[in-house]
This record gives sequence, structure tokens and C-alpha cells, in this order.
Amino acid sequence: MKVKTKDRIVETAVRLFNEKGTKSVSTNHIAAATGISPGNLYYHFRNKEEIIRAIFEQMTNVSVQEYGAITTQFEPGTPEGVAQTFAFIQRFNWRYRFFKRELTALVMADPLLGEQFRATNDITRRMIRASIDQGLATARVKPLTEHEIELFVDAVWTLALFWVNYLEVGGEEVNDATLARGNEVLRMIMAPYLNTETTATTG
Amino acid sequence: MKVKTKDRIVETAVRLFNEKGTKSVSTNHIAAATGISPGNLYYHFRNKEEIIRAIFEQMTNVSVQEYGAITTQFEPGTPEGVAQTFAFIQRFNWRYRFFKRELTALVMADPLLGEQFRATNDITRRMIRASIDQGLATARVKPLTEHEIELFVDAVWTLALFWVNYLEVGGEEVNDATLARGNEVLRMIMAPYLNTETTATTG
Amino acid sequence: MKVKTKDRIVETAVRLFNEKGTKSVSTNHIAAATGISPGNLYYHFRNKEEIIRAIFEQMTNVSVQEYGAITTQFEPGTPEGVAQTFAFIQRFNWRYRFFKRELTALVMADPLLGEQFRATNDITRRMIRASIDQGLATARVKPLTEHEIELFVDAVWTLALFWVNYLEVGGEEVNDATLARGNEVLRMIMAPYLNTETTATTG
Amino acid sequence: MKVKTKDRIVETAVRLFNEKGTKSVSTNHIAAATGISPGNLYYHFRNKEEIIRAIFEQMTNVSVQEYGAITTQFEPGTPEGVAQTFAFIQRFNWRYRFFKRELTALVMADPLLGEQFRATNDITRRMIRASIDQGLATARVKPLTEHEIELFVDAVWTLALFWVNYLEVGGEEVNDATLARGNEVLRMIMAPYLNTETTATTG
DNA sequence: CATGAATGAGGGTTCATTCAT
DNA sequence: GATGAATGAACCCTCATTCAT
Repeated sequence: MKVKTKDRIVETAVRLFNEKGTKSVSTNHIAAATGISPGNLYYHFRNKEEIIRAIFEQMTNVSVQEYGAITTQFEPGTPEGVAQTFAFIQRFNWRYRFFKRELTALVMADPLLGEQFRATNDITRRMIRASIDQGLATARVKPLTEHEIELFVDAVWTLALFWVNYLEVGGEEVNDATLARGNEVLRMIMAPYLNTETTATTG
Repeated sequence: MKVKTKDRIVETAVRLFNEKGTKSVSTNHIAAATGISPGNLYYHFRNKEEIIRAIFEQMTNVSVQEYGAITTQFEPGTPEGVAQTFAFIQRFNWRYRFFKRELTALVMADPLLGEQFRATNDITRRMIRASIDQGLATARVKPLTEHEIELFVDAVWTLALFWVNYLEVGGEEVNDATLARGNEVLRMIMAPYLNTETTATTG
Repeated sequence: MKVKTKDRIVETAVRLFNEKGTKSVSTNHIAAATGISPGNLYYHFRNKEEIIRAIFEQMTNVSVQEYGAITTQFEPGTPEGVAQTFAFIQRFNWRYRFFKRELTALVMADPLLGEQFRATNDITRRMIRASIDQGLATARVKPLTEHEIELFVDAVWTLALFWVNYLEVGGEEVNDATLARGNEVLRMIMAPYLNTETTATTG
Repeated sequence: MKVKTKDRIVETAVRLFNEKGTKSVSTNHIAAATGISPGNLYYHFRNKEEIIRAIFEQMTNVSVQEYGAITTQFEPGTPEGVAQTFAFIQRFNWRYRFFKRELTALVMADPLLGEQFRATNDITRRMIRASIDQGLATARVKPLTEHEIELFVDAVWTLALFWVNYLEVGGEEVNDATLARGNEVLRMIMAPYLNTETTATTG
């Protein structure tokens, strides 16, 4: 079956947005790069914001699917599970890097997108929280107060969300090596709070 | 002495950029909000990019000055020094929040600015590194390998750079309480690597 | 028997044109509101102008039919006949109000429509003239010179044509009461030229 | 002193609107016909609506000035005064004919303009009313009930407002002769309600 | 130093219309 | 009869920038 025009538009938009940023990419650019007329683009999307929202929906689908795949292979909360998840998040953030780069601006400009993002963000936080709780239950994680757990989630999630940005603004190339380093940083943060013999390396 | 027009332009630009983002704020808006004519704005700055570069220079000056003030009052590497520095960085990131929000885009659009930023960024990394080295020398910090030190710098710097962004994208208000939480997160990351009796609170 | 698609298009177009004006209503809007595809609309009508022409034809049919019905019930030229006719014209002008509102523009944009309208308009004028002539013949109307008759037709026809517009531009609601007032105005104009005992009220 | 660009835009807009209607005349057309760039047009007016509002303001000024000039020369309420006023209104309606043609649509599309127009319209109605009251006081006009006065105002004002439209939709040329005929119609309506020797001719 | 009118390319978007299915 | 994706010209409007005064 032929690839739908709507999907081609989304795909092209992601590519161009990653290359030049949403503000520098006009709908006419997207149309031209997709090989369609401006009118046709507006047949499929009411406006530019809707394209971005469609991208975000795609992101949500991708992350649900891929994260699901990871959790069936690796037990969440184990070092291997954490490493795989972190690696996935980085790949994801790189694939849609314009989104994280411009996140605040996008969310400020489109409240609807803001709501959607916050909802997804909350879910993710809760998943991290659940992983930690499981670690506590199985004694893989050393005992922590409620407040400490919250701080821990913040630490982990900040790192996961912004590692790619961190590399970019520092002028470092984003590649397997630098992404793997992010995972090492994560392990270094977590290590002191884990019980003994969990020191397998990944990457 | 009267405030120079050039400075008023920069000040106004920062405010408007923070409110609406650089792309949504036109040079005519800035001129109008400053209370001058568009022509006059272009007498003081050759183009929009130059205004942003001027802002960045101001940022550099401010950070050198204020960080200098902190280091004369608090010994770097001590918990209090770290807390004060972190707090300053957060205030700073909030004051120029548009800059961090759009960092990648700005840097991509203006290579000159990119170089300047990377230079400053490197200096900051080296300062963090120096703090840790001093901690190792005074045994406040537990022994670490070279590689671990690097990872440690990454962890600390990622958090310091993106804590405000993290709050913003999570829909949390940026205020004293949430900024203080960032410091707590930082302390939690650092604590296991410090020697004993370091439990001073900040706020 | 099912209502024909062509008729449903016309009906929908009249409604939308009345609501938003012909220029603000696109053929795609009409198609969507009719519940059909744009392609299908263009199967039934070659272009937008043809839809408007079809509406005008409907208007002609409606007015012939309804005016015919009135003349069988009420003798033309009698006060009751005049009142009924005036009331009908007002209902008609309201039903197709977009048409009178935009008349000049429509006629200027589509010469064909212009010709059709002028033809109909002439017929109507001649009908009014005939009524007056009959009134003169039956002595219901006081003697008038040829020139006076012409002026009389102008007065009556201006009022009949534009009463709804007059209400609209004055910000008055168009309803039974305001339309009835139009008839009173008409009676006031005519009264001095009629012979005595004709003072029955209508409404 | 050179004619201001802003005034030239208004002047050009009136001409083009009269020729083709507001919807068919784009801001780019106006700019081109004025001999300026699109950007410059938008330097002087924020949008198309504002141009139309500026035209309306000009109309208000013109009518105040010219009507004032008439009332200093001719006593209001006298046949000559009425004739002069009617003639002025017709010249005025012809000069800004697009406005009356599209009045309802314009007012529907721009509520601000609607308010302004209604305000002006009310003032005019009150002026007509005052003329009649004066006629009653000086016994130039035969006694009338309050209700009759209201109807009289409606009759006169409908005719004055829409005579030009009436000519246009009837396919008649608008010129001195046809405008003079409008005055004759007006006289014919008024005559029966006036006392004796009023037979001055105009046009 | 400063004004403000002016430019013109380009942005997002709409729309009448076509055509393969 | 009907669908709906597709076209491309045009529309309203914004903006960085220039320049005569």
C-alpha cells in the first residue's frame, strides 16, 4: 500500500524541523519538500500547529510501542532495563530533537499541545516512580523517604529528558558514544542508592 | 547619569524575548516598547542578531560579576558554596530564560553566537571541574577516577543548566520553592560522594 | 420522493449566504453543509455563479407562484391586496435577504444574472403600474398625470424593495411588527391619493 | 503641502471599492493603485477593516461639513432646504456608493463599524424629525399624530437612503436627471402633508 | 542621535475548481 | 451520481531592514 500523503507530510516536517527549527520552516517549505502543493497540505492539516500536534501524537504512539517492547524483554528496574530504557529515550529525543529543543516555546504557543505534553510527561514520571517503588520492594534499591524518592525521580528524569540537549549545546556530536555516556552518568547517580552486586555494564 | 538608549534596547529585548520568544518579537516591537523609532534601533544595532549577541555579552558580564561575588563570600566546593552557586545559576537562567529555551535554535542560526556560547560553556565546565578537584584535594570529596570526575561534572552541569527548563516543561511554576528543590536534587546526587558531616541546609 | 441533491445544495446555499454573505461562503462550505463532496457539488453546478443563478430562478418561481396565489384571493389595487402583496414582498426579501444585500455586487460580477434580474424587476414595476391603472379606472385612486403615476411607482417600489434593508441597517430586528410598520408607511404614502372610505387596517 | 499617503490610500480605496466592491479589491490592489508597497499600506492601516473605517470617518466629516453649509444657506424644513438636502444626500450616496451597496455586509463583518454607523444614522433620523417638528410649529406641515410623524420619518429616510441603490438595481444611470427624479418622488410623498403654496422646483 | 515612512519578500491560509476512481 | 485528494493563484498581513530628513 502507498504511503499516505498525511504521513509523508508529518515525516517531512519532522526532518525539516530538526534541521532548521519550527519557526524557520514554513508550511510552503514543508509542502515543497513533500512534493505537494500548499493547498494540499492544508487539505490534510488545518494549520501548522496541527502538524506539530500530529507529530506529537506520533511520538506518543512510538514511545508506547517501543517502551512496551523493552518491558517485555527486560524487567523494569533492573540495571539492564534501566539502561535499555535510557537508551531508548535518547534515541527518541534525537529522532524528534526539534521537539525537546523548542519544547517551552511550542507549549507556550499552543496550550492544547501543552496539555497533551503534560499528560504524557506525568505518565512517564509515574512510570519512573513505579520502577523505583518496585526496586524498593525487591530490596534492589536501598530504603528512601518519600521526599527522597521524589528528588530521585527529578534527578533521573531531568537527565533523561535533557541529555541530548546537553550534548547539543555543548557542541558535542550526538552518537552512540555520547549517548552511552549519558547512561553512565545515570548509573553514577543511581549507584550509591542501589544494593551491592548490581554493576553490570551496558552500552 | 541617564540610562543609555542601547542598554534600554537590550533590557526591553530581554523582557520581550522572555515573554514571547525571539521569533515572535520583531525589531519594530522592541523599538516601540523601548519608546524609540525603528530607525534609531538600527542606529545602535546593525540587525536583530546583534541585539541577541549584545544580550549574551551582558549575560557573560553578569555571570562573571555575580559569580565573583559569591566566591569571595563562600569557599567554592563547600556545600554552602555549591548551594549559592546553584541558586545563582537558577536565578540567572530564569532571568534570561528565553536564551536557554531557544539555545539550540539561536546557536544554529548564528554561528558566531555559537562559538561565544561554547567558549563560555567550557569555562563553566572547567570551573566545576576545579571545584571538584579542590574537594578531592581537601578530602571533602571521596576519591574518584578521572572518568568518574568527568561523569560527575556532566551530572551536575546538566542539572544546573536545565533545572529551570525542567520545571517549565513540567508545568511547574518557577519560584523560590521549586528552585530550592533543584538544589536538593543536586545535594542528593552529590551526597554519596562527599565525606561525612556535610549536611548544611540552604534556601 | 427524496429531495434532489441539487435542491438541497440550493437550499443550503441560501441559508449560508444569508448568514455570512456570498464571498465568505466557499463552495466547499456549501458542500460540507449539504453533506456531500466538493466534487459532487461541481457535478450539479459548473461553478459558484451557477448556484447563485439557480437561487435566482428559484426566487422567480416562488414569487410567480405566491403572487399568483395572492391575486386569486385578493383583488389587486384594493387596500387588502396591496397589504398582502407588500407583506409577501417583505417575507420574500427576508427569505432571500443576502440577495438584496449584495444585489449590486452580484449583478456587477455576473452580467447574465444582471439581465435576468432587470427583466424580473421590469415585470414587477409593470405589475405595480397595472394596479395603479386599475385603481384609476375604478376611481379608487384619484386622477394622476402620467408623470405622477411614474413617480408613484418609484415611491412604492423603492419602499417595497428596501424596507428590509432599511430595518437591517438601522439595527432593527426584522419581525412581524417591523414588517407591519413598513406596510403602515406604505399606506401613509398612498392614503392621500386614494378616494375616501378605504381605511381598513391590516397586519 | 503634499497629499499624505494615508489620504491617498483612502481615496484610492473608495474609487476601487466603488468600481469592484470591497470583497473583490485586495489590499495589494489598493497599494498598487496608490503606487505604494503592500508593506507601506499596512504601515498606515492595521488591516482592511481599518481602511473602511477611515472611509466612514471621512464620510462623517464630509456630511457634517456639507450639511452645515446647506443649513446656513437654506432654512431647514422649507421646500428648498429639503430639496438641497436630498440632493446632497444623493451626491453623497453616489460618491460613496460602495458603502450603501454593501452596508449590511460591512456592518455584519465589523461590529465596530456597525456601532459607528448606527450612531450616525440615529443622528440623521433625529435631524429629519427636528425638521418635521419645526414644520409643524410653523404650520408649514399639517397636524400629525406622533405615530404618523414616525412613519413619515421612515418614509423620507428610506427614500433618501436607497434612491441611488434603487436606480442602480433598476439598471438606470445615476445622473443629475435621475437624482432629480428622486427629489420629485420625495416631493410627491410630502406634498399632501404640507400647507398650500409650496411649489418651488429644484434640480 | 533620532525619526518614521517606505520596501518587498515571504508567511500562513483559503478557495474555486479539477479529475481519477 | 458521488468521492475526496489535489492544484495553484491569490489573499491578508508581518517583518527585517533602509534612508531621507
